[in-house]
Amino acid sequence: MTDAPRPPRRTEIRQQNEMLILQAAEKVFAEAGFGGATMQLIADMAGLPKANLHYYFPTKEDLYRRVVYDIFEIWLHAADSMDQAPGPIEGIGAYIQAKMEISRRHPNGSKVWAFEVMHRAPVIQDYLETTLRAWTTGRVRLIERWIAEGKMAPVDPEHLLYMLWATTQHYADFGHQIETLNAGPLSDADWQKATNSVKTMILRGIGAL
Amino acid sequence: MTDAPRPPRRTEIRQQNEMLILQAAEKVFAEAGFGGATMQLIADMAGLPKANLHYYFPTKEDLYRRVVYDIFEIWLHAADSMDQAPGPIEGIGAYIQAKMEISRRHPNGSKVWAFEVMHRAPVIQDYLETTLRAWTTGRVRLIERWIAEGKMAPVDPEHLLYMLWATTQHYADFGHQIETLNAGPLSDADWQKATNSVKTMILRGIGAL
DNA sequence: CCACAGCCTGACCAACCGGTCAAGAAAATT
DNA sequence: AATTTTCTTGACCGGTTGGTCAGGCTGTGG
Repeated sequence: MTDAPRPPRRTEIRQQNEMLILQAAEKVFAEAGFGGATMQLIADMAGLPKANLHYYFPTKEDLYRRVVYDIFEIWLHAADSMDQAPGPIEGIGAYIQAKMEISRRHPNGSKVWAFEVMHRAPVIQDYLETTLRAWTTGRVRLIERWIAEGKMAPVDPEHLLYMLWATTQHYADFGHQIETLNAGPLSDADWQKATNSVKTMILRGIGAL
Repeated sequence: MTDAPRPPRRTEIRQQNEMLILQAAEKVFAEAGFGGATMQLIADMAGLPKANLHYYFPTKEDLYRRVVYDIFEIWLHAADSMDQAPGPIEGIGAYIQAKMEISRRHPNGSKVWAFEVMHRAPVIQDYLETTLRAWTTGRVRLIERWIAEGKMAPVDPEHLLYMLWATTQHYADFGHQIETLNAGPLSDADWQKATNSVKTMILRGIGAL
């Protein structure tokens, strides 16, 4: 039955090296974009010879694709916190919390995503049209239900989602600008303050407080 | 007296060609980033031979720098609408309005700015530390005054500014994602709706409504 | 011990990049 | 009309890029 064209066994070596490469690639792609990134730089950062990269990822585009897909997975999982919440205070509050934590821990991933979308999404256009659209319409219905139940003001659900994405991802994508204005990296307390500010302003903005 | 190193006279030809090049460059830099953009592509889009670009802009970096500076100017002028306002409803409302219009009319400029900041601002770092910081502290004081006068809730002024930037620029930087979810470009009515949504949510979020 | 699949890599290549330059065309100035 | 400045451009160059490949290395199962 398993006569597929030789599925390469997932050896430990393979797994570890792929991870090394993907981590380095995420950083380089985030800092230089697809066109500005070079396989040599990724190789150096991963501590491997360039030819080794092409052994695991045949082309630069294959590598980039994997990085973008991995990020997309993280985005989607963050949405779970929004479901199964009794109302917007818990649901949207938890979603903001989750997305702010992702912005803090995966800033490079967020940047690669931003870069990809600004490029008119050559790699993940189909995902936008299928997975993301389905996700969006689902949450729009959830928000509409909350509105109908009088748990929040009658805001436009789509624009609320855009606002949630924009504000939370801003702390990753424009982290450098924020750090410059802050005269240094954000501390734990700074992140806490940022998260609370976003939560308070948005929850009050939608009339949930 | 005017024995500076030959200030090149602003001929009509020069002015027009520089504009052509800058427009093409803004688009290409926005869509491909600095590293991904090529002088040849910009030249083709401007309808000029590549060597001609180097006549007006000696290096790729010079051209990029000009594009970024021009955008920065637009950003700053948008801030004027915030000053000389009696309170947050007029001031911040007008600022949102102005920034949404910029997002609509200069989406490529916004993307180049985003790209530059994500790159840790190699070109405009000094501007961030001087001009932008000065601008920011000024507006922070303005917001603090409004809070002290009881015209809005005691929100953190810096994070309010980040929210304003994030939400308004999102419609430019992530325009492709929004258009995909919207199943087509935003109409006049769509933009009106978006602007009103952002205004309403933020103004209510800061307790000004 | 062998066999063999997976892993590694220095050397190499065609294509493309930003940038140069010299020679001339077109305008502007006198 | 003469002259000087500005503008235009095809051809070219050194350097870098993504990608290839042959040959060697390594670990594991028999």
